[in-house]
Amino acid sequence: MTAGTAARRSDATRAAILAAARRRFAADGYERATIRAIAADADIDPAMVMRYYGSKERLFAAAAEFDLRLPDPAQLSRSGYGRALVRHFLERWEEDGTFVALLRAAVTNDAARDQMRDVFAGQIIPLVAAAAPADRRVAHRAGLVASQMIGLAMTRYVLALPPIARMSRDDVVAWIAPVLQRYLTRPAPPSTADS
Amino acid sequence: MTAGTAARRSDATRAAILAAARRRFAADGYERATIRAIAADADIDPAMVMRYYGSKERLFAAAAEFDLRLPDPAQLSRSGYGRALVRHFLERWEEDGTFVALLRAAVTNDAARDQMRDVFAGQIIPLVAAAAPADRRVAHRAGLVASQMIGLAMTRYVLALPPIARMSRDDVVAWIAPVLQRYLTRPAPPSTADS
DNA sequence: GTCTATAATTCGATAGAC
DNA sequence: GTCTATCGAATTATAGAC
Repeated sequence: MTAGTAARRSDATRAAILAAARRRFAADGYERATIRAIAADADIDPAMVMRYYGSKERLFAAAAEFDLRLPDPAQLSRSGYGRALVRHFLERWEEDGTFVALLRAAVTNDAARDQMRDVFAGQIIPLVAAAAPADRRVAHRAGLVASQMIGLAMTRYVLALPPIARMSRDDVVAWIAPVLQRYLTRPAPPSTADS
Repeated sequence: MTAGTAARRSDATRAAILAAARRRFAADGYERATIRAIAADADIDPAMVMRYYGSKERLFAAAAEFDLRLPDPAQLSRSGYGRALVRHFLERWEEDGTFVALLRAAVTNDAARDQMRDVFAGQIIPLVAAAAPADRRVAHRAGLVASQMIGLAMTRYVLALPPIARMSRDDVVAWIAPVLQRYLTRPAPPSTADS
């Protein structure tokens, strides 16, 4: 029983560290979120963080693992992609602080930036590929979707510009959904180059 | 003549420090850009930075002073706002690294975040007010414009997502301009609340 | 498993010689 | 005006007692 109890306690400690790390990384970014502060939040000794996660970098990697859990495009009506996507992003972001932590850290930390690129390549691009078939500009369209959604996250959570931070979810959806819809499905505008 | 020469030399040194500071703050963000590294870039002694600017915070404030130099809406055709704005942003951003420095620092530094809010309130909102008269949702519209443009800056310069970072200016303008145009002039979509 | 003590760096800032 | 030397604080990380 001793081993079982210890394992369970140790798991709870690990989880507490991870939750505190996510909050701190989300609030302060990578360099300003200190192991000491994270440990204090989790009400444990700083040395335990090192014992469990080895280094600050590996702790961050564990805390910032992020799955957008995007809906399957096959389940959505083609005309409703925009609305469904914006609503899903807002709900997923506000479910926990992981995405904001990742976004904030990605600005100054190379590993976090690479992780953001992975989220883009591994989750956004496949979704757009499924939603906008028979179009060779999938990467462009996905990048444009990302640009609007990352800008929304920045202005709503990180910079907290008052008009965007205070806007209701419904208003955000009503304004942004048509833009995503356009990026996903609209014929490419006249351009100097093909790609 | 001695005073004049000294003054000129001192001015050149100040300018060199400021240019190096902008590059470092843009590349590394506020905390990781050290005074020592900035001084090394400018090829002067770190102590001189302190002598000239007093503290790292005041150096940043000087380096991140930023004027978007937005065009006068009265000079533009109402249907061409979107195109003119996107093009102007791209040119102004790439003219020097000041905006990226400010954006990067604003994620972890409170003073920089406040400065970003000031740029929004003092430069974006007045422009939108002039471009979209007789509409009470000016702050909303300005916030939406900011969300798309900040997202563009993030994905193109900070995260450097390949499809956006590699896109030509003309393609960026062709894709983004209609979105800004929509945020500026389109009747507000049906919403739960008025404001 | 937990915590104390501390090593090893690195930073912003200061004092003072020249 | 310029630079050397250094302080004091804060950080990650480690070693080892209990």
